[in-house]
Amino acid sequence: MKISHEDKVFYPEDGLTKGDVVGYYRDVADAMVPHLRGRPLTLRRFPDGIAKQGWFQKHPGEHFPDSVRVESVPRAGGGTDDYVVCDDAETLEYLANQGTVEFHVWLSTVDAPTCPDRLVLDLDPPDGTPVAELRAAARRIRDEYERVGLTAFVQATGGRGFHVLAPLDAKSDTDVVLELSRALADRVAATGPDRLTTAQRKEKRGDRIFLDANRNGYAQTFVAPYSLRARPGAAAATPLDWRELGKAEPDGWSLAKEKQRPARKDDPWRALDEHAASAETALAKLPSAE
DNA sequence: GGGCAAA
DNA sequence: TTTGCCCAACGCCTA
DNA sequence: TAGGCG
Ligand SMILES: [Mn+2]
Ligand SMILES: [Mn+2]
Repeated sequence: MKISHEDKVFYPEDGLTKGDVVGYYRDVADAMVPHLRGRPLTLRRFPDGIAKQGWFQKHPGEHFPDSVRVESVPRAGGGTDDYVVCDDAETLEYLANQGTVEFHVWLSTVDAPTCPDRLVLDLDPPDGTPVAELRAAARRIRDEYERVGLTAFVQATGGRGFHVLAPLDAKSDTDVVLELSRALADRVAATGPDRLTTAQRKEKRGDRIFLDANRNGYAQTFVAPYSLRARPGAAAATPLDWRELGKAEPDGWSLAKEKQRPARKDDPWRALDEHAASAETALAKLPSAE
């Protein structure tokens, strides 16, 4: 596919062009596409670069070609909504060439939109949080997951925090998964030495790390693995081996560095779906759950 | 990035 | 012919 | 019921 406006500057502070962005998505497609496949997408598009106004887009553009998969999923309040779904490298490249910088995905697939196959806890630190504290919190989340039979995977978000994710069997409704994620978050916040809070209201958080379970609600999204972020630095969301976490920074993988990674090293999340577990079983193992 | 209506 | 506008929505909480 | 929050 021909890249249009290849030399247009997309990241002015980093000297990166649209050609660099589309080339990046070409290079990571093998690792990234499995994490997009079948999932409703939210695109964050910046056709004139990240310094100009961009927008979120979930419904397919009228001009998108037929080769771009579109699926209808139930809307919470009744009716349905059309979403773009990216199942292959060609679609990824097309969307990147449309100026998509960030890709966000549902925690469920179009086959079972109301039964998530992912659970995620999101660490949102206030300014000035030492990264060591963030890493320690991620490990404690992992330990809580494992106590209830979930397998934990971690990614640097490319922003300010980490995501700790567990694959699920997609047999429990969003309600159950949300309840489980909240119970896990509350346990981590209540039992550890870390300065963590699950309070939604900013004024109640103080100077603590926000442990966000809200991404597990219906029709919510999280940043897709290997997605670039639309901020100076051109960091990418980057799945990590737990052994790498000790020296990982949330925004430590730039476009240039990242794009060799999946080729050089297996995707740390490659085996995700082999570890799918039951949310109901996990919930039953939680002492605090009724 | 591109379609579309208004100026 | 050029310019401007549109391109998301939602869940779940607390006040 | 409106607004905060992500
Ligand atoms: Mn976050
Ligand atoms: Mn968050």
